[in-house]
Order: sequence, then C-alpha cells, then structure tokens
Amino acid sequence: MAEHAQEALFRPVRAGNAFEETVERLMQSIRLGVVAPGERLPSERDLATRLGVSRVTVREAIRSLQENHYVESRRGRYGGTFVNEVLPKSAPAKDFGDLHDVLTLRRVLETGAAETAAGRSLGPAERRGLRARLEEASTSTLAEYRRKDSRLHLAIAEVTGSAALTAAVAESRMRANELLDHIPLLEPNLAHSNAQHERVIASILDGDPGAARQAMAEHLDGTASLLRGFLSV
Amino acid sequence: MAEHAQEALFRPVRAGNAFEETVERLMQSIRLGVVAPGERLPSERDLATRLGVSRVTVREAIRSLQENHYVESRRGRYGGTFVNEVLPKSAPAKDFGDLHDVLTLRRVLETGAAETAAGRSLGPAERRGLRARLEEASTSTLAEYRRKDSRLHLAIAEVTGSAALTAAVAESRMRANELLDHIPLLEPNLAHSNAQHERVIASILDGDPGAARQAMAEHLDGTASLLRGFLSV
DNA sequence: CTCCAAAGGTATGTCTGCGAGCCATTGGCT
DNA sequence: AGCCAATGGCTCGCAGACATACCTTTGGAG
Repeated sequence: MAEHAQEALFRPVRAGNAFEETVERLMQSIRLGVVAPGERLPSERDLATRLGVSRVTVREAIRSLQENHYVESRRGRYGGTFVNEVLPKSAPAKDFGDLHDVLTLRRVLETGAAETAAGRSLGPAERRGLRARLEEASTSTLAEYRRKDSRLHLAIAEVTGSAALTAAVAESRMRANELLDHIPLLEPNLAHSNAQHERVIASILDGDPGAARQAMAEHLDGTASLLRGFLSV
Repeated sequence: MAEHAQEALFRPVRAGNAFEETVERLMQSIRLGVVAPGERLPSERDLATRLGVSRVTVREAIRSLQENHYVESRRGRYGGTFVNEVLPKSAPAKDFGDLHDVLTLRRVLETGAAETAAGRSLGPAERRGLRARLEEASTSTLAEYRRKDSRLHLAIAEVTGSAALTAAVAESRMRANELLDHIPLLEPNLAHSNAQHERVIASILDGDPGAARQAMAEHLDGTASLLRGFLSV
C-alpha cells in the first residue's frame, strides 16, 4: 500500500463538532472582513439553512461569539446579530508545527487564483469591485489592515468564478492570519504591501496571467519570510 | 456586507453525515489507487482513530462497500478488509454544473504542486518514488490507468511536503475523476498522457519549477478540453 | 498441541445535534 | 393606535454517532 498518501486520505473526516465548526465559520466571516464591524449577520434561520446545521447549533455558536465580544444580538423586526465596532484581540498562539504546510498551500492557491483571474475576461462590475477593494486596503489603518487585506485577496479568488477555489483561499487565509496575528505589523510593511497589491491588481485588469502570478508570488513570499523569521527562532 | 464572498464562507459546514463522509474517504482511497486491489485496508480500529469517527461508523461504511463489491472482509488474526481484484463501474453521472469549478481548482492545485515539488531538494527515496509511479502509469493497462495516473499525481503532491496540499489534490482529483469516468479513454490519449507525464517528472527531478508548471498545465488542459467537449454538448 | 494476539462481529447506554413548534420583542406600516 | 412581519429566545422528543465492553474467529509462535 502506498504509505504516505494515506496520511492525506485517512485524515479526520471532521475538523470538530458541528458547534465548533460553526463558530469557526462565523469567526472567519468577521476576521476576514466579509461582514464588517457594524454590519449584520444573516438571520439565525438563514444561517442554519446555509451552513446546513440546526438553528440550535447556530444559536450556540452565536452565543459563544457574544461571550467573546465579537457580536451583539437585538430582538424584534430589523433586529439581528451585529458585529461589534471594536473586536477582541485574536486567540492565543496555536502550534506552529505546520508553518510549511500553511505557507505552501497559500502560495499555490493564491498565485493560482491571481493567474486564473487575469486569464478571464472580467465584467465591469468585477473590475470595479477589485479596484474598490484595492482602494479600501490602501487607505486602511493599521488596526483594520488585516481585514481589508483579506477582503482584497478574497475578491481576487472570487473573480476566478470558482466557488471551491474561493472557499479554499478563505480557509487558507484564515490559517495564515492566525500566524500573522503574532508578528508585528509595521508601517513600512504596509506601504510595501500596498505597492505589491497595486501590481497584482494591475496585472489582473490588464489580463496578464504571468505577471499577476509573479506579482502575487512576490507579495506572498514577503510575508512568508517575515513569518519564518519571527516564528522559527 | 460583501455579497459574493458569503457564498464561500457560508457554505455548508459538513458535506454529509459521518457515515457518508467515511464511505467517501474509503472509496477515494480505493479509486485513487492508494490501496490497490488485493491489498488490505487498515484495521477498523485503526481507521476509526485516523478518521476521527467511531468504529461503528467505520463498520457501517465498510459494510456499504462490501455490498457494492468494492471490498471483502475476513476474520481472525492476519484477516482484515481487502480490496477486490475486480472493481465495480463507477456510480452514475452526477451533475456537471460545476465543471468550471472542478477544472479551475484542479488546475490551480496541480500546477502549483508541480511547481512547488520542482522547487524542493528531493531526497533519493522521493526521487525513486516518483520514477516508480511514472513507470507504473506508463506500463498500465487501460482498465487500471485512471488509478495509476492518480497515484502519480498524488505522489507529486506528496513530495511538496504539505499534507494540506496533498489532501486538497486528492479531493480535487476525486471530483475530476467522477467526470472523467463518463468519457471514453483511448489508447492515443494514454500515450499522449504518458509523454506529458514524463516531461512533468523530468522537470521536477531537474528542479525546474517553471518547466514543471508548464508541463503540468499542458497535461491538464488536454483532459480539460476533452471533458468540456464531451460534457457541454 | 496449545496458546494468544489481532482482526472482525455484536450489544448497550449516553450524548450531541436536529427538527419542529411556540413564545417574546421590536419597529415600520396602515 | 393597532397590526404584523421578521427577528431572537426557548423547549422537547427523536435519530445519529459515540465510547466501551465483550464475543468469535483465525493462524502463527512457542
């Protein structure tokens, strides 16, 4: 029997129980900036349907987010669950053992997404969306940078037209962000990052897959080496 | 709220119940050739631990595979569950709606894997493994080609050293194979495929990431256009 | 020849998660 | 002022999944 491939195929079928995975997803949507501070999450009934989980489980997950001061709920029509304006610091460090794993997958997915996006003929709405996200990221403060940055990268994945690729990028970014939250974010990094973003988006809008791939690769390799430097000490 | 990214983040948290996902995994390990005909699956207790699922659930899944003539079980020490020499035809066609989705993700993952593999310094065992898989694929019959082909592609993902990437490739190949099983496999395709495999592996062993990526891209684009041709009628 | 380790086969009690229904609250609409 | 639609809050019974324990079969080791 092929020995090593088994590790991948016989890995656990579920990352956790339904409750934990639901918390994870809602957390992702907030941390990645898909639902911004002040905005409302979908209703509990809606979330239950979309996430394929019972409403009871959704409520338990939301309760957990409330207790950790991520969201607040209001009853009544036009009520709902709203993301707090001020979000808690991220959870304490997890294990860094899979640093190589995270960075390898991220590089593959995101350079591939950039290349694919550049190879498609984008509609005006998509082009506007990309420029808007770029603008948001470049004008953001240090505090909200990680969220705006993620939104931009997610937007790139979205315009590939592949839901599975978008989901994979979201997952991968979440894992990477958990690590990035433990290294300092400095103004010079941010400026450098913005410049790279502009090159990536420009290449995509120009329809130059090779350039988009390379620009994205350089962008990612920057933060990757930062990470390796800080965490491998 | 960012409208489109929600589709990815608020997708169902689980693909099915524990039983269904377990069947899926075991099926994958057989269809992708990770456990070849005549070989033995890990013991039920072992599988239960690795898959993070109860032994009862594992047994139900194995029972399902028995009923579909994929495996047979024998009791006693040195017994176990063995993959049948003659495997059933694949399940009836599913929906082809996500053809673009499957092909996009596959291209990103596998070209990325090839490039990453070529960028690493491989040990002698890894190099031998790759050559062995290549040899197996090139000398295989039509009947066993899909399995040997998958093993080769999985082996490439494995030598990236990223378990997450390997798992993603396995998942993606499984989805692609479901589609490929519904188009004819002809001798000329096979010969062409083998030639492309050789170029991919040669580039990886030579440590030329760009060439590996390009060779893999051409290889995948070949079957992709075949698929699009047959299924979009 | 006997023993026994390792594998599949079976049974039971517990707990998680689900479905479905109902209640309580709220703010716009009439 | 009253209505009511949409939202969060709550409860209860059932089905799925789990952990654990024990039984049965088998073939090599001693």
